[in-house]
Amino acid sequence: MTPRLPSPHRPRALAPIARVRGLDYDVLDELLGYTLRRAQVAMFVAFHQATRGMDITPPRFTALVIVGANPGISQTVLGNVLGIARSGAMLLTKWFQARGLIERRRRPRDARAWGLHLTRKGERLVERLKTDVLRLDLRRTRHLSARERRELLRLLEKLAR
Amino acid sequence: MTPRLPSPHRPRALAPIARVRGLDYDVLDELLGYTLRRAQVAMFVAFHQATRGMDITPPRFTALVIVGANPGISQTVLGNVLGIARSGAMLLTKWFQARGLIERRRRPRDARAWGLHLTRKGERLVERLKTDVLRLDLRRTRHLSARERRELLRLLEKLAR
DNA sequence: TGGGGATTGTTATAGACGATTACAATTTCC
DNA sequence: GGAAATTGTAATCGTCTATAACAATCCCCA
Repeated sequence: MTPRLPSPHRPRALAPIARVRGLDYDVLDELLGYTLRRAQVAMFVAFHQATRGMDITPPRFTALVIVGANPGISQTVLGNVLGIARSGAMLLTKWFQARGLIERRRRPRDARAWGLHLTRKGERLVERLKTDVLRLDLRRTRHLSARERRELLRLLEKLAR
Repeated sequence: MTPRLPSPHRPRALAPIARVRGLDYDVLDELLGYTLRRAQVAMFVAFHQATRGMDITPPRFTALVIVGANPGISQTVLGNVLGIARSGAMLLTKWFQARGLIERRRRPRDARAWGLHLTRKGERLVERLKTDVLRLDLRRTRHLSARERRELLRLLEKLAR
Protein backbone atom coordinates (compact mmCIF):
# COMPACT_ATOMS: atom_id res chain seq x y z
CA MET A 1 0.00 0.00 0.00
CA THR A 2 1.59 3.26 -1.06
CA PRO A 3 1.63 5.81 1.74
CA ARG A 4 -0.65 8.68 1.03
CA LEU A 5 0.87 12.11 0.64
CA PRO A 6 -0.19 14.62 3.24
CA SER A 7 -2.81 16.96 1.89
CA PRO A 8 -1.55 20.44 1.08
CA HIS A 9 -4.81 21.80 2.39
CA ARG A 10 -6.03 21.78 5.91
CA PRO A 11 -9.12 19.61 6.06
CA ARG A 12 -12.23 21.52 6.95
CA ALA A 13 -12.55 21.11 10.69
CA LEU A 14 -15.76 19.74 12.07
CA ALA A 15 -16.68 22.94 13.81
CA PRO A 16 -19.60 25.30 14.23
CA ILE A 17 -20.24 27.75 11.42
CA ALA A 18 -18.41 30.84 12.53
CA ARG A 19 -19.73 34.29 11.92
CA VAL A 20 -17.48 36.12 9.48
CA ARG A 21 -16.48 39.42 11.00
CA GLY A 22 -17.23 42.51 9.01
CA LEU A 23 -19.69 40.74 6.74
CA ASP A 24 -23.19 42.04 6.14
CA TYR A 25 -25.72 39.28 6.83
CA ASP A 26 -28.61 41.42 5.66
CA VAL A 27 -32.00 39.83 6.27
CA LEU A 28 -30.54 36.53 7.43
CA ASP A 29 -30.40 37.80 10.99
CA GLU A 30 -34.13 38.46 10.98
CA LEU A 31 -34.98 35.02 9.66
CA LEU A 32 -35.09 31.89 11.72
CA GLY A 33 -33.82 29.60 8.98
CA TYR A 34 -30.15 30.49 8.95
CA THR A 35 -29.79 30.80 12.71
CA LEU A 36 -31.61 27.52 13.13
CA ARG A 37 -29.17 25.90 10.76
CA ARG A 38 -26.17 27.28 12.62
CA ALA A 39 -27.54 26.13 15.94
CA GLN A 40 -28.13 22.68 14.50
CA VAL A 41 -24.60 22.41 13.19
CA ALA A 42 -23.27 23.45 16.59
CA MET A 43 -25.35 20.77 18.28
CA PHE A 44 -24.21 18.23 15.72
CA VAL A 45 -20.60 18.95 16.51
CA ALA A 46 -21.30 18.37 20.19
CA PHE A 47 -23.17 15.19 19.34
CA HIS A 48 -20.31 13.97 17.22
CA GLN A 49 -17.89 14.47 20.07
CA ALA A 50 -20.14 12.60 22.47
CA THR A 51 -20.43 9.58 20.17
CA ARG A 52 -16.94 9.62 18.75
CA GLY A 53 -15.86 6.27 17.38
CA MET A 54 -19.26 4.65 17.86
CA ASP A 55 -20.51 5.28 14.35
CA ILE A 56 -23.73 6.75 15.71
CA THR A 57 -25.47 9.58 13.86
CA PRO A 58 -28.37 11.66 15.19
CA PRO A 59 -31.04 9.64 13.35
CA ARG A 60 -29.45 6.42 14.60
CA PHE A 61 -29.47 7.73 18.13
CA THR A 62 -33.11 8.75 17.82
CA ALA A 63 -34.03 5.35 16.43
CA LEU A 64 -32.34 3.50 19.28
CA VAL A 65 -34.01 5.63 21.92
CA ILE A 66 -37.43 5.29 20.31
CA VAL A 67 -37.18 1.53 19.90
CA GLY A 68 -35.90 1.22 23.44
CA ALA A 69 -38.80 3.18 24.86
CA ASN A 70 -41.39 1.59 22.57
CA PRO A 71 -40.65 -2.10 22.12
CA GLY A 72 -42.51 -3.71 19.25
CA ILE A 73 -42.76 -0.50 17.21
CA SER A 74 -42.99 -0.94 13.45
CA GLN A 75 -40.58 0.36 10.86
CA THR A 76 -43.20 2.62 9.37
CA VAL A 77 -43.86 4.41 12.64
CA LEU A 78 -40.14 4.70 13.24
CA GLY A 79 -39.83 6.33 9.85
CA ASN A 80 -42.54 8.82 10.81
CA VAL A 81 -40.71 9.76 13.97
CA LEU A 82 -37.55 10.35 11.99
CA GLY A 83 -39.32 12.06 9.14
CA ILE A 84 -38.03 9.67 6.50
CA ALA A 85 -39.66 7.27 4.04
CA ARG A 86 -40.28 3.62 4.86
CA SER A 87 -37.42 2.50 2.67
CA GLY A 88 -35.05 4.58 4.71
CA ALA A 89 -36.35 3.21 7.98
CA MET A 90 -35.83 -0.25 6.58
CA LEU A 91 -32.19 0.45 5.71
CA LEU A 92 -31.64 1.92 9.15
CA THR A 93 -33.17 -1.13 10.82
CA LYS A 94 -31.09 -3.47 8.72
CA TRP A 95 -27.98 -1.57 9.79
CA PHE A 96 -28.81 -2.11 13.46
CA GLN A 97 -29.72 -5.72 12.94
CA ALA A 98 -26.40 -6.45 11.22
CA ARG A 99 -24.68 -5.12 14.35
CA GLY A 100 -26.80 -7.09 16.75
CA LEU A 101 -28.38 -4.01 18.30
CA ILE A 102 -31.97 -4.47 17.20
CA GLU A 103 -33.93 -7.60 16.43
CA ARG A 104 -37.13 -7.99 14.48
CA ARG A 105 -39.89 -10.22 15.74
CA ARG A 106 -42.99 -11.23 13.89
CA ARG A 107 -46.18 -9.90 15.37
CA PRO A 108 -49.13 -12.22 15.88
CA ARG A 109 -51.64 -9.45 15.27
CA ASP A 110 -50.20 -8.33 11.96
CA ALA A 111 -47.96 -10.59 9.94
CA ARG A 112 -46.99 -7.79 7.59
CA ALA A 113 -45.10 -5.68 10.08
CA TRP A 114 -42.08 -6.48 12.16
CA GLY A 115 -41.93 -5.58 15.80
CA LEU A 116 -38.61 -3.91 16.62
CA HIS A 117 -36.83 -4.65 19.87
CA LEU A 118 -33.47 -3.80 21.35
CA THR A 119 -31.16 -6.69 22.03
CA ARG A 120 -29.31 -6.83 25.32
CA LYS A 121 -26.36 -5.30 23.55
CA GLY A 122 -28.58 -2.58 22.12
CA GLU A 123 -29.93 -1.78 25.56
CA ARG A 124 -26.48 -1.37 26.98
CA LEU A 125 -25.47 0.89 24.11
CA VAL A 126 -28.52 3.12 24.32
CA GLU A 127 -28.08 3.59 28.06
CA ARG A 128 -24.53 4.69 27.57
CA LEU A 129 -25.48 6.92 24.65
CA LYS A 130 -28.25 8.61 26.58
CA THR A 131 -25.96 9.69 29.39
CA ASP A 132 -23.17 10.72 27.04
CA VAL A 133 -25.39 12.73 24.71
CA LEU A 134 -27.26 14.38 27.56
CA ARG A 135 -24.00 15.40 29.16
CA LEU A 136 -22.66 16.96 25.97
CA ASP A 137 -26.01 18.56 25.22
CA LEU A 138 -25.94 20.26 28.61
CA ARG A 139 -22.34 21.22 28.19
CA ARG A 140 -23.03 22.76 24.83
CA THR A 141 -25.80 24.84 26.36
CA ARG A 142 -23.92 25.76 29.52
CA HIS A 143 -24.11 29.44 28.63
CA LEU A 144 -27.87 29.23 28.87
CA SER A 145 -29.54 29.37 32.25
CA ALA A 146 -31.92 26.57 33.16
CA ARG A 147 -34.81 28.86 32.45
CA GLU A 148 -33.42 29.92 29.09
CA ARG A 149 -32.88 26.31 28.12
CA ARG A 150 -36.45 25.39 29.03
CA GLU A 151 -37.73 28.42 27.18
CA LEU A 152 -35.75 27.52 24.09
CA LEU A 153 -37.18 23.99 24.09
CA ARG A 154 -40.67 25.36 24.52
CA LEU A 155 -40.35 27.82 21.66
CA LEU A 156 -38.81 25.27 19.33
CA GLU A 157 -41.57 22.82 20.11
CA LYS A 158 -44.13 25.51 19.36
CA LEU A 159 -42.41 26.17 16.06
CA ALA A 160 -42.18 22.53 15.06
CA ARG A 161 -45.82 21.81 15.73
CA MET B 1 -43.10 8.69 -23.92
CA THR B 2 -45.10 6.07 -22.11
CA PRO B 3 -47.36 7.51 -19.45
CA ARG B 4 -46.30 6.53 -15.98
CA LEU B 5 -48.59 4.39 -13.92
CA PRO B 6 -49.93 6.09 -10.82
CA SER B 7 -48.12 4.95 -7.72
CA PRO B 8 -50.07 2.58 -5.50
CA HIS B 9 -48.68 4.42 -2.53
CA ARG B 10 -49.33 7.94 -1.51
CA PRO B 11 -46.09 9.88 -1.84
CA ARG B 12 -44.73 11.07 1.46
CA ALA B 13 -46.06 14.58 1.80
CA LEU B 14 -43.62 17.42 2.34
CA ALA B 15 -44.83 18.19 5.81
CA PRO B 16 -43.50 18.83 9.29
CA ILE B 17 -42.55 15.81 11.35
CA ALA B 18 -45.65 15.08 13.35
CA ARG B 19 -45.56 13.85 16.89
CA VAL B 20 -46.86 10.30 17.09
CA ARG B 21 -49.57 10.14 19.72
CA GLY B 22 -49.12 7.65 22.50
CA LEU B 23 -45.44 7.16 21.80
CA ASP B 24 -42.81 7.49 24.49
CA TYR B 25 -40.11 9.92 23.35
CA ASP B 26 -37.99 9.24 26.42
CA VAL B 27 -34.98 11.53 26.72
CA LEU B 28 -35.52 13.12 23.30
CA ASP B 29 -37.77 15.73 24.84
CA GLU B 30 -35.01 16.86 27.15
CA LEU B 31 -32.45 17.16 24.38
CA LEU B 32 -32.21 20.04 21.99
CA GLY B 33 -31.14 17.95 19.03
CA TYR B 34 -34.40 16.30 18.08
CA THR B 35 -36.56 19.35 18.68
CA LEU B 36 -34.11 21.47 16.73
CA ARG B 37 -34.38 19.05 13.85
CA ARG B 38 -38.17 19.13 13.91
CA ALA B 39 -38.21 22.91 13.99
CA GLN B 40 -35.83 23.02 11.08
CA VAL B 41 -37.96 20.70 8.99
CA ALA B 42 -40.99 22.84 9.74
CA MET B 43 -39.13 25.93 8.61
CA PHE B 44 -37.92 24.14 5.52
CA VAL B 45 -41.48 23.31 4.55
CA ALA B 46 -42.42 26.96 4.87
CA PHE B 47 -39.36 27.93 2.87
CA HIS B 48 -40.23 25.47 0.16
CA GLN B 49 -43.70 26.93 -0.15
CA ALA B 50 -42.31 30.44 -0.37
CA THR B 51 -39.92 29.56 -3.17
CA ARG B 52 -42.09 27.05 -4.99
CA GLY B 53 -41.10 26.58 -8.59
CA MET B 54 -38.02 28.78 -8.36
CA ASP B 55 -35.56 25.96 -7.70
CA ILE B 56 -34.15 27.80 -4.72
CA THR B 57 -32.91 25.88 -1.70
CA PRO B 58 -31.95 27.38 1.66
CA PRO B 59 -28.20 27.42 0.92
CA ARG B 60 -28.90 29.00 -2.46
CA PHE B 61 -31.02 31.65 -0.82
CA THR B 62 -28.32 32.34 1.74
CA ALA B 63 -25.71 32.60 -0.98
CA LEU B 64 -27.72 35.09 -2.99
CA VAL B 65 -28.39 37.27 0.02
CA ILE B 66 -24.76 37.22 1.11
CA VAL B 67 -23.41 38.03 -2.33
CA GLY B 68 -25.99 40.77 -2.71
CA ALA B 69 -25.02 42.39 0.56
CA ASN B 70 -21.29 41.84 0.09
CA PRO B 71 -20.34 42.41 -3.54
CA GLY B 72 -16.92 41.11 -4.44
CA ILE B 73 -16.91 38.37 -1.82
CA SER B 74 -14.79 35.32 -2.62
CA GLN B 75 -16.00 31.77 -3.01
CA THR B 76 -14.01 30.62 0.00
CA VAL B 77 -15.66 33.11 2.33
CA LEU B 78 -19.03 32.23 0.90
CA GLY B 79 -18.28 28.61 1.70
CA ASN B 80 -17.46 29.57 5.27
CA VAL B 81 -20.76 31.37 5.67
CA LEU B 82 -22.58 28.32 4.41
CA GLY B 83 -20.44 25.88 6.34
CA ILE B 84 -19.40 23.93 3.26
CA ALA B 85 -16.07 23.16 1.59
CA ARG B 86 -14.61 25.32 -1.14
CA SER B 87 -15.47 22.77 -3.80
CA GLY B 88 -19.10 23.01 -2.83
CA ALA B 89 -19.07 26.78 -2.94
CA MET B 90 -17.57 26.53 -6.39
CA LEU B 91 -20.35 24.24 -7.64
CA LEU B 92 -22.93 26.55 -6.13
CA THR B 93 -21.39 29.57 -7.82
CA LYS B 94 -21.24 27.75 -11.12
CA TRP B 95 -24.93 26.95 -10.79
CA PHE B 96 -25.79 30.62 -10.35
CA GLN B 97 -23.51 31.71 -13.13
CA ALA B 98 -25.11 29.26 -15.57
CA ARG B 99 -28.45 30.93 -14.79
CA GLY B 100 -27.16 34.45 -15.17
CA LEU B 101 -27.71 35.35 -11.52
CA ILE B 102 -24.13 35.81 -10.39
CA GLU B 103 -21.05 36.89 -12.28
CA ARG B 104 -17.41 36.47 -11.39
CA ARG B 105 -14.98 39.29 -11.83
CA ARG B 106 -11.25 39.14 -11.49
CA ARG B 107 -9.87 41.11 -8.60
CA PRO B 108 -6.90 43.39 -9.16
CA ARG B 109 -5.59 42.85 -5.65
CA ASP B 110 -5.59 39.07 -5.79
CA ALA B 111 -5.63 37.27 -9.10
CA ARG B 112 -6.32 33.93 -7.48
CA ALA B 113 -9.79 34.69 -6.18
CA TRP B 114 -12.92 35.72 -8.01
CA GLY B 115 -15.08 38.54 -6.81
CA LEU B 116 -18.72 37.51 -6.84
CA HIS B 117 -21.42 39.95 -7.87
CA LEU B 118 -25.13 39.75 -8.49
CA THR B 119 -26.27 40.47 -12.02
CA ARG B 120 -29.25 42.73 -12.58
CA LYS B 121 -31.35 39.59 -12.87
CA GLY B 122 -29.86 38.25 -9.65
CA GLU B 123 -30.69 41.48 -7.84
CA ARG B 124 -34.30 41.33 -8.93
CA LEU B 125 -34.56 37.71 -7.82
CA VAL B 126 -33.03 38.24 -4.42
CA GLU B 127 -35.31 41.19 -3.71
CA ARG B 128 -38.33 39.11 -4.49
CA LEU B 129 -37.01 36.16 -2.49
CA LYS B 130 -36.30 38.27 0.54
CA THR B 131 -39.85 39.54 0.79
CA ASP B 132 -41.37 36.14 0.05
CA VAL B 133 -39.21 34.25 2.52
CA LEU B 134 -39.65 36.85 5.22
CA ARG B 135 -43.41 36.73 4.80
CA LEU B 136 -43.53 32.94 5.08
CA ASP B 137 -41.08 32.96 7.96
CA LEU B 138 -43.34 35.33 9.86
CA ARG B 139 -46.39 33.34 8.94
CA ARG B 140 -44.80 30.14 10.13
CA THR B 141 -44.06 31.78 13.47
CA ARG B 142 -47.38 33.55 13.80
CA HIS B 143 -48.16 31.64 16.98
CA LEU B 144 -45.17 33.26 18.59
CA SER B 145 -45.46 36.76 19.97
CA ALA B 146 -42.97 39.35 18.77
CA ARG B 147 -41.13 39.00 22.03
CA GLU B 148 -41.05 35.22 21.85
CA ARG B 149 -39.72 35.37 18.33
CA ARG B 150 -36.95 37.76 19.33
CA GLU B 151 -36.15 35.61 22.33
CA LEU B 152 -35.95 32.50 20.17
CA LEU B 153 -33.54 34.20 17.79
CA ARG B 154 -31.43 35.39 20.69
CA LEU B 155 -31.22 31.95 22.29
CA LEU B 156 -30.43 30.22 19.01
CA GLU B 157 -27.70 32.70 18.30
CA LYS B 158 -26.26 32.09 21.74
CA LEU B 159 -26.31 28.38 21.05
CA ALA B 160 -24.71 28.63 17.64
CA ARG B 161 -21.90 30.82 18.80
C1' DT C 1 15.20 38.99 -3.66
C1' DG C 2 14.27 34.35 -4.38
C1' DG C 3 11.99 30.43 -3.08
C1' DG C 4 9.21 27.56 0.06
C1' DG C 5 4.83 27.42 2.00
C1' DA C 6 0.09 28.91 2.07
C1' DT C 7 -4.22 30.28 -0.33
C1' DT C 8 -7.73 30.16 -4.14
C1' DG C 9 -10.20 28.02 -7.55
C1' DT C 10 -10.97 23.91 -10.07
C1' DT C 11 -11.84 19.09 -11.32
C1' DA C 12 -12.62 14.32 -10.43
C1' DT C 13 -14.17 10.93 -7.48
C1' DA C 14 -16.47 8.75 -3.78
C1' DG C 15 -19.73 8.25 -0.07
C1' DA C 16 -23.91 9.23 2.65
C1' DC C 17 -28.55 9.87 2.59
C1' DG C 18 -33.14 9.95 1.24
C1' DA C 19 -36.89 9.72 -2.42
C1' DT C 20 -39.19 7.23 -5.85
C1' DT C 21 -40.92 3.27 -7.97
C1' DA C 22 -42.39 -1.27 -8.16
C1' DC C 23 -43.63 -5.63 -6.14
C1' DA C 24 -45.26 -9.42 -2.85
C1' DA C 25 -47.55 -10.59 1.30
C1' DT C 26 -51.01 -9.46 4.33
C1' DT C 27 -54.82 -7.04 6.45
C1' DT C 28 -58.99 -4.20 6.39
C1' DC C 29 -63.27 -2.94 5.01
C1' DC C 30 -67.42 -2.98 2.32
C1' DG D 1 -65.35 -12.72 -1.01
C1' DG D 2 -62.84 -9.22 -3.23
C1' DA D 3 -61.10 -4.45 -3.86
C1' DA D 4 -58.28 -1.22 -1.61
C1' DA D 5 -54.94 -0.07 1.74
C1' DT D 6 -50.80 -1.20 4.51
C1' DT D 7 -46.15 -3.12 5.42
C1' DG D 8 -41.71 -4.43 4.23
C1' DT D 9 -38.39 -4.96 0.68
C1' DA D 10 -35.31 -4.16 -3.31
C1' DA D 11 -33.45 -1.52 -7.06
C1' DT D 12 -32.38 2.79 -8.80
C1' DC D 13 -31.67 7.65 -8.97
C1' DG D 14 -30.49 12.37 -7.60
C1' DT D 15 -28.56 15.60 -4.49
C1' DC D 16 -25.27 17.17 -1.59
C1' DT D 17 -20.85 17.25 0.51
C1' DA D 18 -16.13 15.86 1.49
C1' DT D 19 -11.63 14.48 -0.02
C1' DA D 20 -7.75 14.57 -2.86
C1' DA D 21 -4.90 16.37 -6.24
C1' DC D 22 -3.39 20.07 -9.27
C1' DA D 23 -2.22 24.85 -11.28
C1' DA D 24 -1.95 29.63 -10.55
C1' DT D 25 -0.95 33.07 -7.49
C1' DC D 26 0.34 35.41 -3.26
C1' DC D 27 2.93 35.96 1.11
C1' DC D 28 6.78 36.04 3.95
C1' DC D 29 11.24 35.68 5.56
C1' DA D 30 16.05 33.98 5.45
